[in-house]
Amino acid sequence: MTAVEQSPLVLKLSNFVVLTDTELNVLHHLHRRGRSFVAGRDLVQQGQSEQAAYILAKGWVCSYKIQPDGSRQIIDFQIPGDFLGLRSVLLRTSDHSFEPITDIQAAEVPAGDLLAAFAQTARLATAVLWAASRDEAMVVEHLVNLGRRDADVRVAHFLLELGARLALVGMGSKTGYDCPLTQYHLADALGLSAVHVNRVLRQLRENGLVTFRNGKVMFDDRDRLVQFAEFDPEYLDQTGPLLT
Amino acid sequence: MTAVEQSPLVLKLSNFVVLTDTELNVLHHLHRRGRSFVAGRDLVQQGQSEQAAYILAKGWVCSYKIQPDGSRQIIDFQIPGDFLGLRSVLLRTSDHSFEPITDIQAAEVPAGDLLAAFAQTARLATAVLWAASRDEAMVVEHLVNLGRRDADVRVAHFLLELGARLALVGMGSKTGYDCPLTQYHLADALGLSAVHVNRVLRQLRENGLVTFRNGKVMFDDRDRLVQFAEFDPEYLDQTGPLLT
DNA sequence: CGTCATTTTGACTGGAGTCAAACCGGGTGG
DNA sequence: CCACCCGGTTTGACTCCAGTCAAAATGACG
Repeated sequence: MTAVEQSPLVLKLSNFVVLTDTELNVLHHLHRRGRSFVAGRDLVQQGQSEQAAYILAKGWVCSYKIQPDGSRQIIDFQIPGDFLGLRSVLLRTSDHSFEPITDIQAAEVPAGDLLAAFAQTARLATAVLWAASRDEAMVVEHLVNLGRRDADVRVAHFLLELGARLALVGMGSKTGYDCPLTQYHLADALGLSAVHVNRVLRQLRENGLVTFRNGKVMFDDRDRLVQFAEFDPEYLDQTGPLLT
Repeated sequence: MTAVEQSPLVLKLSNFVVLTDTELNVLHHLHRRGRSFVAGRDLVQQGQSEQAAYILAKGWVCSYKIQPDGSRQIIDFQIPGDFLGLRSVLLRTSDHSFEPITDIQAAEVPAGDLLAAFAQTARLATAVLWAASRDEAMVVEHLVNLGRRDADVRVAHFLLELGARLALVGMGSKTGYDCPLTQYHLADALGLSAVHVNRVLRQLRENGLVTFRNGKVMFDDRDRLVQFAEFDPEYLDQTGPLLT
């Protein structure tokens, strides 16, 4: 019926839970307060505590921490359908910053609205918590990536994970996806230097595994790439008790 | 009155929230089902889903993931007062394994009991969620550690963080703490080889910063160590809306 | 056409891994 | 009581992955 059903969040949650009209209405209500932000200017400053979360509708964001020496570690990327600052709202803490990578559109969700929505439909609360738990599993996987994988496998794994996430909201397929990240973004996320990221990308490309170029990621040989990256999407699948 | 007040969990939560008799009673109730496990044998296998969480009362545990190539990445260490598998209970997923590092004692908390306790006192639920959010902040900091710090700073930072956590449950001070970890544990947690961990520890010791030996960690010059490690305990402080 | 961000490439360096061998302390069994 | 073993620690020699520095190439944009 309405455009809500096209919203990335609805698409994403639909992978876990069958949403009824009630929940769709509540979600529609949450999307009420649309806002826009331009690329580059931080959304929430490190350390600051916010009383509202955002549901990302369009564009890409990253969350990161700056080190005293000026280097940056990207914790995670947010793509359409993801929450921004959900934890800050629920738990009144925000220990990192958000930077829009592209111009973005997001729905602002005051803490009160969110809690009210959860109170209205427990199923929605469950679905959102699942999404949050998946985000956390991704942070853990990211940690494993940094701690125990070489640069080439690390990059490959990252590109596959991103593809899987995008596919959930209809923005990617088995063959590839659009990706506005620069090689600096990859470097900051993967704990590598931009120069080395470039070398690794070249190597992956020349080996016919994956091509990262002109804002597009193309899986040239996805099966071999999955094998090379030791990519096991289990931690993303979340086929929980599928509420019907 | 009872021994509950000595429980590490109570000690820890007391840092965030003033607990009333009601909450102390509920906590006491949760501690009812004491169980013991021996060092080395896994508590929960990777991938398995559990219907109970544990409150660690005595001993140390680590949570980790094994890579296809056999190497291991330790996600986090659990010390007395920490929950084990809290997320698995709330969200029905468990994507990593737990290994007792020492013999341990823990209280088994069935999912139902936990949810009932939360329903009884929202303040307790809030306190526990705070603790969980702190754990998550630590995982994020761990990620930054792996991604952006050299081995020496990484090790120093880790030892300081551990000390701060132990201090919260009365098991450590500004001068040092007892620590049953081997250098292999440090290596698996910090994404280093055991050999290199050893070299770094020697260097830190010879520089008069910190000594890791015979199951003890001694801060030889804590101020300089804090500075060297760029350790900012803000993410641990969690001085939230201090419910009274 | 110039500017700026981003990508690409090369040469060199250094931090951390690997391999290998001692060493040490505490159990344990002959 | 001593020899042995075993997990953990320590040290050295060598290798190599990834960082740094520097410069050129590319490309979007005003």
